[in-house]
Amino acid sequence: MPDQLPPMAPLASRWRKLAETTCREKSERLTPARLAVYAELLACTNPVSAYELIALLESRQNRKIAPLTVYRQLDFLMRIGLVHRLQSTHAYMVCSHPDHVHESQFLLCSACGSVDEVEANGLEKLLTQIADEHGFKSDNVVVEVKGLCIDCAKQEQA
Amino acid sequence: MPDQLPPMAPLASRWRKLAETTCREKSERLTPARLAVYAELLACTNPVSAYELIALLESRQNRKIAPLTVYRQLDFLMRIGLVHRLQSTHAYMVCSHPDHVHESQFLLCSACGSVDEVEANGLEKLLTQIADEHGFKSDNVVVEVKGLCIDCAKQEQA
DNA sequence: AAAGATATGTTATATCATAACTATATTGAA
DNA sequence: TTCAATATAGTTATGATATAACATATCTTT
Repeated sequence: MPDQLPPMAPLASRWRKLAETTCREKSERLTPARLAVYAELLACTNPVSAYELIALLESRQNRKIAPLTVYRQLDFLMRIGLVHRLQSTHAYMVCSHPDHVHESQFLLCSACGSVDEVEANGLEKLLTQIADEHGFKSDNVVVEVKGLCIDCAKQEQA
Repeated sequence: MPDQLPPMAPLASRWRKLAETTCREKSERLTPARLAVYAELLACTNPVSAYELIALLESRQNRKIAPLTVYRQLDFLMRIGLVHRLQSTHAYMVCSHPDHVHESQFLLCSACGSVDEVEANGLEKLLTQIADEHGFKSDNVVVEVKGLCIDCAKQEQA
């Protein structure tokens, strides 16, 4: 266990505004606890598991936090589109372009753990088409590509 | 708990042969325990969780089986390509066209729980292309579409 | 039959997630 | 403004998924 984390620095205004706007639009409440979870995720370079996130929050706030509480806040943040959950790794990350509704596709690097959220319109269209061909009424699509990110791929070559 | 399951009927020869051939090709051992897991999965119409599978096997064989044992057998069956794991539901299912190597895409019905394994070559190509554009060296792709299967979609209309 | 490799069994535990209930805070109507 | 309704957060317990470490058994090769 590292030293206790310092209190979270104020959230960069871009993100704070985004959270506020999103909540206002959807008539949802942006509570301090929810904002804290969002801020903590923003401070993570890579996706983190729920329990890693709990540990970070506990260290930051110097108190115990029940998993359920954080899971609920994560569910909330996902519901309003500020956070994504990776199915393959059970990890959570902030949405990198939450300014518009979108299906997300992820490139997960198995070497450094970084995850790139990409948007590919053609992909959505194609997936819809495939579903249609099977009479399937698509609701939600999970696309997660595992492999090596550009940096790790270069390093491997060397 | 329902009545104890009867011993597993002999595996239809098509599947048995497939398992045998696959193992022979890869110099892997097809043990009775592995075959039993494969047969049990074949008997399931829908994907099952590991623990559901364990319960089925235990009932069938009238003895306790440790989770780890079954997990290892599932890992084996996935490694040789006879079984798939669904990331979204943590469920296991037999591969429906294991005669050739392929990336799989799944259509998961949230109403009846059925899962359709589809192949879409265009999709793989497109995903590779998207990865390439990001300098990402793709290894493995997870595509899982949730929604309503053709039957459940019809029922909903009515 | 012995040696090495592979598979299985046993026990314990790590990791991920939610149920049921209580308490607190916020909102909205009288 | 106070009450009731709703939404959020906290508490305790437990369910669900998966693996670690080590012992035993089985198969393969010699």
